[in-house]
Amino acid sequence: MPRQLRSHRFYNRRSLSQVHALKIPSDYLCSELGSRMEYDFRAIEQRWQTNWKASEAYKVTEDPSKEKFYVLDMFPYPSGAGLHVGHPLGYIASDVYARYKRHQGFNVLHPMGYDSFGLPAEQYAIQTGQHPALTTEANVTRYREQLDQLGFCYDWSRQVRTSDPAYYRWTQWIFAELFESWYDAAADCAKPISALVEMLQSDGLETAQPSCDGDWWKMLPDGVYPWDDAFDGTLTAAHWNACDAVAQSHILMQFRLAYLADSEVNWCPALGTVLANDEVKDGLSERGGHPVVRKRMRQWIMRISAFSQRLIDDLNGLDWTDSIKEAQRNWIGRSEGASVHFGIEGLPQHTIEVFTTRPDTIYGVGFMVLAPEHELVEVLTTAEQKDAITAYQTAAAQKSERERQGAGDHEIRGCFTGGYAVHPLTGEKIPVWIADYVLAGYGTGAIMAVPAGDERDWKFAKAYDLSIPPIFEGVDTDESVYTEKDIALCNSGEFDGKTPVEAIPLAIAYLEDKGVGTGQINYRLRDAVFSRQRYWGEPFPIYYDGEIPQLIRDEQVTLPPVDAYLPTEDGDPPLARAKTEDWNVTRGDRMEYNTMPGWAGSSWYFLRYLDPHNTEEFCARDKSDYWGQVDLYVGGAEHTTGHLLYSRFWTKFLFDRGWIGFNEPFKQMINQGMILGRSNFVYRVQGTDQFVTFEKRKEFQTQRLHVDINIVQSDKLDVEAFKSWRPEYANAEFILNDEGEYTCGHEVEKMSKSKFNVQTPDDLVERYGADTLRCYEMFLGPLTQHKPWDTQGISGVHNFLRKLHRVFSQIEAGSAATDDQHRIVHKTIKKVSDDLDRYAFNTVISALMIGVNELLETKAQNAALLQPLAVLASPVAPHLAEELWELSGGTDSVLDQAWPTADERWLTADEVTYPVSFNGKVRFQLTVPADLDAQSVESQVLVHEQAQAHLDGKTVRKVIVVPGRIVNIVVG
RNA sequence: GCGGGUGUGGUGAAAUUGGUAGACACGCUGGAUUUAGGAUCCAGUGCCGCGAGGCGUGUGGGUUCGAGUCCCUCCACCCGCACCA
Repeated sequence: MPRQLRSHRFYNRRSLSQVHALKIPSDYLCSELGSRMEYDFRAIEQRWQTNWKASEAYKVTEDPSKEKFYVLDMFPYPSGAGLHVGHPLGYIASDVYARYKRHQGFNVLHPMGYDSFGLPAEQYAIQTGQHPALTTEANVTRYREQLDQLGFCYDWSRQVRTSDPAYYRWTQWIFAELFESWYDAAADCAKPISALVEMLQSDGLETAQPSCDGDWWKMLPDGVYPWDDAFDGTLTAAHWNACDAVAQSHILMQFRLAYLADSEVNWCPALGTVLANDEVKDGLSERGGHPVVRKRMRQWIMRISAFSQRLIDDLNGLDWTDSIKEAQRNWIGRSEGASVHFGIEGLPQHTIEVFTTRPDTIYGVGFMVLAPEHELVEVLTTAEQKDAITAYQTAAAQKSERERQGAGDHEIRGCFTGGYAVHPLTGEKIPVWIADYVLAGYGTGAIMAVPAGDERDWKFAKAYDLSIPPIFEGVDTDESVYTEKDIALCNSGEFDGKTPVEAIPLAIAYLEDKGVGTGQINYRLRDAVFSRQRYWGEPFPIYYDGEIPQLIRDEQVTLPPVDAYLPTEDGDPPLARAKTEDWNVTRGDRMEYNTMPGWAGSSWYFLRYLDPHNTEEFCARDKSDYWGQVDLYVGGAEHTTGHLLYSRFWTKFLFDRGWIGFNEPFKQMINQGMILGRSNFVYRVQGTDQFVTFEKRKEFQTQRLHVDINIVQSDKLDVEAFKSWRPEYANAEFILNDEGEYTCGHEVEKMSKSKFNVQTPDDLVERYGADTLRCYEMFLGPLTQHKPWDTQGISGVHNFLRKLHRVFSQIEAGSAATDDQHRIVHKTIKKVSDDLDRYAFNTVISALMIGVNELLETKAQNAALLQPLAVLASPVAPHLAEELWELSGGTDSVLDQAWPTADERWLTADEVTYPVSFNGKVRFQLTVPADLDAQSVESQVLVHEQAQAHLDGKTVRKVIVVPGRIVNIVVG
């Protein structure tokens, strides 16, 4: 064959007609492509995909006669780059499992959609002026093509897109319902706000226990309420009834589950928007890695903190990995302790409230530390310290979160306020400091510092020469800190002689008794900021009368067109650019200009799939009652902590309000590992056009450069292709190895365009077919593990499918099946079923390979014998399975054929071969009838001539026969 | 620092309850066939050794007739959280 044709075939095998055009001898074609006996994957895949589409093979409806099974993929954000081979891994696994469940007779719901609001489309819009909806549309089309060619069994009639107004209408509805709800902490349940209003009218806050900020009345704008400065939050019915409508709406705002508040937010100047805590990593934005600073802004906020305890407790019933559950617990961050009030010297009207997990150490308080932003800093600071404190505060405020956290190196910084607190038990004066190590966002933003028992307090005391009251028996805390809880306390009044473990409950009771503290449980989980200053997100169904937000419930608010996707000159969000006539709805003084965050639409999409076309409700109750929870959720483990937290929160809310009948969204979850790319490198001799082979690179000063993996085969560079790859390499010269080849270096890294190691599924489907790619991705290794992509291995899997096809092509009418062949088939049925049940997809492929190899060896030709194999192959290779089903005389589609069961009769062999070991070392094999009892096996083994040889001159101390497994003889 | 996880051939890996470690593939070596091969078929392939045999699942120890698997010690790497009171 001419060289030109070979390379042509390698890079993209084309259709028959194109090959004809290159004048190939016809006998060559027969062996390669033409014969009926060959596995023509292109024809097969195209044919069955067309059939499935025509018969709506994957459309499902509620069917009470069948048990349901809901298999869900984490829906993708349709990015411009398209899919690489790593993306479909989870989709293939869930598809395999969905098909398996369908064969088992379940009514399987397996939907797909797009998380189509988001930053990249908006960034692109800012650069090009193109509306994000257009970019999104193009990307969705591309994704769909790529997904379709892999033969997934999605019911596309249920597709959702978060940016579709028909979808986000219901995201807006859920927001509206959250706005119209409060959390009854007494009943541990979300309830309609009207119920709270009734309680306020009759009893004020005496009976109602709404979850809210501890100082909720301090958030109210000045002067709207009918009480004076001494008001301490005890709202009576008289108070409430005396309020006018404006005051009442301000008060209710403090209790709503979606509420508007001024709060410190993570502001990212580069992105021009606020971010949720889980969108910030190490003080940088997760997307883009831009610096994040604290800023006070009026924002919509979700009261997720009200659900903290339930979000922890309900993890117990979920079949998720420990690490994901642990990440959830970690994020919620529950800690038990006490809240303690310290007086302030000379200011009897103020107290400093602190949270501590170690109330037992209260006699060891050496000083107090407040966060620099703490509201009492101002009143505590003395005239002499004023300048120092102000300077410190300013410096702290100007630092980014990243600098503030010291990016890991915890430098000791602080400043004395000049003020003193009063110890609630001893009445002693305690100096009050401010420091970065006390965080405004956790607890009360203030701590009682016990240097003897806390590492940071101790270091701080040492750095600023503060007193370290000794409170542990026999420990010199001047020398080192003692953080264990196993030693007796001293100098601690009533707790003397007790260990901290014993003293903690006593201390809480004692503080409560003295009226200076209470037992308290604290959570790290903050309420979630729900406003984004972006264009490409859900608009709020909100307008403003003055400062009072009002819901729009009778009409959907859709995204208005804008002239640019940037903030206004006044710094308002992009929606402020929309002119009145651009909005489909305008009310009041102005519309809400913020949009919802990315997680809004993705927090409930799994519910919309259940009833995707409903225009009356987000999801009809009878639909959600039938389909229920997601039985199996498959997706990556990266970036899921927030998604899971928010989805669980919304699910619990919808459950509390009675719209769905379950309070956790995802029963079981599997996290697929990442597929890593294998990059190749060339070595340029510095300052030249010479490239040296991997073996000789050490002899030169070289520069390592990524090279496109498509022009490298088995680490050997196609040097001609390299020259034409990029213009700057046109004159490249090569220093080859001793075999006259150029070897590339390699490394396993994340797949990325810039590393030229991206393998797209498209190329592989073109060359080997979808079934091969599906099987290969499953064969690569355990689903949950990270693994490097290696294209070379794919030929083995492709060969397997060809052999599988060959077995079925050799079916002869009238040929009989042997016992051995039955054993092969049933052994395979058992292994494949067991492995699918435990999601061991890689060994499913191995088992099928073994079965096919053995059947080929034994020349199996009986159709009835082979038919179950077509069903076994159906989850992993659905196109080929249809073809095989047909070849073996099956009618209809293979999709709904019952999963075969392994017959015990064929799983037990007549004979058993025992490995016989001496002191644990296997020396020979002995085959005996399978039903021979252990005693007889032992005697047969001992008289065996080989055994005699090994026993020569030694004593048999013990013989262990493990029936069906092994014989071990202990000799001495 | 805390939490979770992983260490097995040249490579991806298998061994589900403690029972022949390396299945199944890739790669490699040799052979057959072929005008040709990146096609197909056959054989071999953990390491050392001609062989008998010895050694071998990150390290060191323990339990056991028997340990990749159970217990303890240490090491390395990956992921998550991290000044959380």
